[in-house]
Amino acid sequence: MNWTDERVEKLKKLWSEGLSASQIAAQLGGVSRNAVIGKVHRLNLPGRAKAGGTATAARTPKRTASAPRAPAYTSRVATRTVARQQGATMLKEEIEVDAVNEITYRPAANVVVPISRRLGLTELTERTCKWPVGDPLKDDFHFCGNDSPDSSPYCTYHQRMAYQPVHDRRRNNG
DNA sequence: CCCTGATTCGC
DNA sequence: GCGAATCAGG
Repeated sequence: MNWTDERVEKLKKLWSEGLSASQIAAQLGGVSRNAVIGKVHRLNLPGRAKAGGTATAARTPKRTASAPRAPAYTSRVATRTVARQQGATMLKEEIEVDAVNEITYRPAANVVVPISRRLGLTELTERTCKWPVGDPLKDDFHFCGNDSPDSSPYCTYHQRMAYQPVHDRRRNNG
């Protein structure tokens, strides 16, 4: 896949929105996360200051094949302790809050739904539960997102539901 | 082991 | 310019 103007534009947009390279790669399709990161650098887009993933300042390359190279970044110096978290970390915070609310405000729920990570489409990976929750036509639709063992499509909880006859799960959906 | 981004260098 | 391999870290 080549970098058309369209794809580059989308890359810029998603990157600025704080999506991770792998998420962007997934959304663009046909490229690896490395490709995305490489492109980001080539475009001179701002890296991730220090939040979320890592980006622990300029790492000292051990790999010196030819010439010792000048530091690629002059800036990146502004080490400001931003409170704003990104990516997985930010998501985690939301999850915990939601989980608490769920348990606290729904004590009467018949069969308690396991804690859901409330993941959106872009957050699903090969090992997250892909059990859909809610009405796909409404905007609160999401996926369970819990860890699923052995790269199976559902977590252990939803795995059971998936193979039960519809009339057995009754309306305990989700 | 899962993930994150950063860098190098052969292509 | 591209991106796999590799590195460094959470």
